[in-house]
Amino acid sequence: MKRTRKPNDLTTPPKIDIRGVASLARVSIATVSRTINHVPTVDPVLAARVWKAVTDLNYFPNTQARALVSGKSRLLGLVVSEITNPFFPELIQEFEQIAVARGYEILIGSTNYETKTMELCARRMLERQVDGVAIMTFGIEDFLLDRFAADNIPFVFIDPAPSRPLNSVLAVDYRAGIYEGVQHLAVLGHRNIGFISGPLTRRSAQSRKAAFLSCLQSTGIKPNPDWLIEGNHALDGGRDAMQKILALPNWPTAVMCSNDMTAIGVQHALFEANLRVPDDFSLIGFDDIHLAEYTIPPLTTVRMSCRDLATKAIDNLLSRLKPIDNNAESVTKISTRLIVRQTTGLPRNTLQDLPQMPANKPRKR
Amino acid sequence: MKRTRKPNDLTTPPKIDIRGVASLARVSIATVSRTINHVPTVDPVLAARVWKAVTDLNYFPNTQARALVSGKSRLLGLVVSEITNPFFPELIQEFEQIAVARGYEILIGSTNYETKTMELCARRMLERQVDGVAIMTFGIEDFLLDRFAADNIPFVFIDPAPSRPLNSVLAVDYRAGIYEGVQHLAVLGHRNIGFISGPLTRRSAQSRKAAFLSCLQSTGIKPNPDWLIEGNHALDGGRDAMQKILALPNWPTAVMCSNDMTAIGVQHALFEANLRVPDDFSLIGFDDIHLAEYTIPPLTTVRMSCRDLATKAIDNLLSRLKPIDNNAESVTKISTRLIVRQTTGLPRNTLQDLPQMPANKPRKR
DNA sequence: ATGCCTAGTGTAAACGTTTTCCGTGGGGTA
DNA sequence: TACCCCACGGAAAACGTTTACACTAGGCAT
Repeated sequence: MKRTRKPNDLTTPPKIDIRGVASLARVSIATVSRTINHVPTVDPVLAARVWKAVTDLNYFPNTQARALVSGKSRLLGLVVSEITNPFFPELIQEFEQIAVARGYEILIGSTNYETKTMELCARRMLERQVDGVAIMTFGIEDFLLDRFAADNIPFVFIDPAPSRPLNSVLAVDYRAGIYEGVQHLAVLGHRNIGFISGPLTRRSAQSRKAAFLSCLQSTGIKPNPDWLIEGNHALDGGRDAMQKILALPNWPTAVMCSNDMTAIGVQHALFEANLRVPDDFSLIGFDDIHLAEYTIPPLTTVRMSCRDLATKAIDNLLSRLKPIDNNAESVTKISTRLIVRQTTGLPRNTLQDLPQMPANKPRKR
Repeated sequence: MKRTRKPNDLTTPPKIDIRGVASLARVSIATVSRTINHVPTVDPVLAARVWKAVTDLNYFPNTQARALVSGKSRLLGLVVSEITNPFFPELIQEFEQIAVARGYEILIGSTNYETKTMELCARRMLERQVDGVAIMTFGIEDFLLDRFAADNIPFVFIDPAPSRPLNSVLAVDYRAGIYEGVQHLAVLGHRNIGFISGPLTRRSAQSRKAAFLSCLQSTGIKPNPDWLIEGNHALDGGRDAMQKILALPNWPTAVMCSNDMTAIGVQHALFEANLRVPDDFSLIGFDDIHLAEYTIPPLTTVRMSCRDLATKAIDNLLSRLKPIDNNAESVTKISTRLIVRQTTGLPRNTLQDLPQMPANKPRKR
């Protein structure tokens, strides 16, 4: 027996598809399709009948079929470093809202800073035929970009931008915020400033570090290589890095961190070492995640607006999906700025003679 | 002109599809399909040719087409309350890893505790024809469940379980962990314990609160209604709730919180009020997010394993996808237990005469 | 009045798979 | 040697849309 449209199955209700709508509205399926896609040439009378049928049947189109024939999945890929780092959920949330509002769905990939996972993510995106990809992790292998380019999938990513045709980049102005941070510290009197970076295998962990170094130089401070520690952009990395610094014979009076999670890890290490922030040590983070306002004490940090990032990323992607061949690569600036809270203060005068038990003093309000 | 398979477009390389593979391997497309789906009856010789062609062409099947004909999207829905609450990313991460390992993709919906957003999420899931949905948010409207049931989409959700056919629930044993917490506090000498709940419009915020109340009773402590405050499961809610408590003429000596984010908000309020944890106030959270280990001081909290949750949710969903009609509703237990860190200590003797500036005492290590 | 153009609708092809059914060929048995 | 069965491969239908093209009718200009 050949497959028939309606198997002799009396238990399940008849599937509602475009044909059902068409017959109920007494029009052809083409007209239904045109109506629900808002093609302007449809007779309003028929359109009304179609819409009535649609709501009566509670019909909605089959996404797979649509995607198959149109070649557009209405899926946007979003690749992040590590979903566990609160910065990214905040980004994802913005992303999702905008995408859904525009009728897109998002596919999330979390690389955990591993090249292999990244490859897998890219492959998943390719397989699902996403219409565009935003790569919000720092550093991507070139050959993956080739793959996207080969399939003509537009992608945006956060700098640093390998210059290649057809890529759009969101250029975060790390320097602005970090410079403010360094200045702030310098004004308070700090001359010995450390930096805890992200995993240096990733290009843009390097670029934050480079921005820091360059800002230090502009301020006339000489960096001490001992105080440049590699973290992993996560809590434990920050803690471990700070412990390394504390094991050194001489300490800086302040550290800047490549992201807020690192800074929170640092705070923890300081707490364990019985050191007070900011009385004994000053600290600046990066990202300004929601949590930064709630740490104890609240974290001074460099804000990078993830709403900005999300909006600009999606707008860029979507604009390049239009038939108007807006394929020109583009660079969009994302600004950063310092948010001063309570982890920065005057440096201690002498570094070597820190008492094991710091003297009691009134807390800041 | 009719549409032709190959438009006269000389610029783009020929698309590689199943036909391309078939002709390169000198077999029919049916054989290719069977081979890549590991149908056992394929001649090994032909299969080898097919695999070679697949890798030579770097072919992978079109997901949309597969989904269209098979009716299975290999997409799993995951609905969470609020992606911004770190507990959920941790859950999502586990979920994603397991799903991807099993060849599934996940679609994330974040409801932000709003019924309308939840509806939208459900609709998105329905439209994309997910093969199953895990509802990891607390409280869902009944009519949405009806919709899933109508489409025969299996779903799991976290309790409380509205009893209805075909649902599986992950029953979190709130009581176990909360009871340990209350006991721990009681042993330390606390008799005045408050509770900051989640948004009470959500059923399971209620069930955590109910668990707390019942545990209090089992311990022989009478709850004070003034100390039962509604939060929102987020940082600001915790802070505001604690501020309300501090505005009261008499305070509890400890509070338990419905989740860790709330507890962190509470810590912040206490910090702002110049009160010390645990010297002046004891505090217990719920969830044991990674961050709990890093707060200052580290948070005593009730652990609920999100790996457990994720694994069991997916296994449940996937098992019900098998043709073996394993549709029986099931209840899976998820255990909880107390993790003691440093936010719990002896209560202050008298509550009313708290000094404005607490006396200095050595910190705990 | 005739012809032409336009607006609007319907028919059918196409998208890239999976899966059913049928045909073929080879091996085993009587 | 003849028959049957089994194992496997291939042709083609089906999935639910979009869209190119054909067709009809009505309006307007000549």
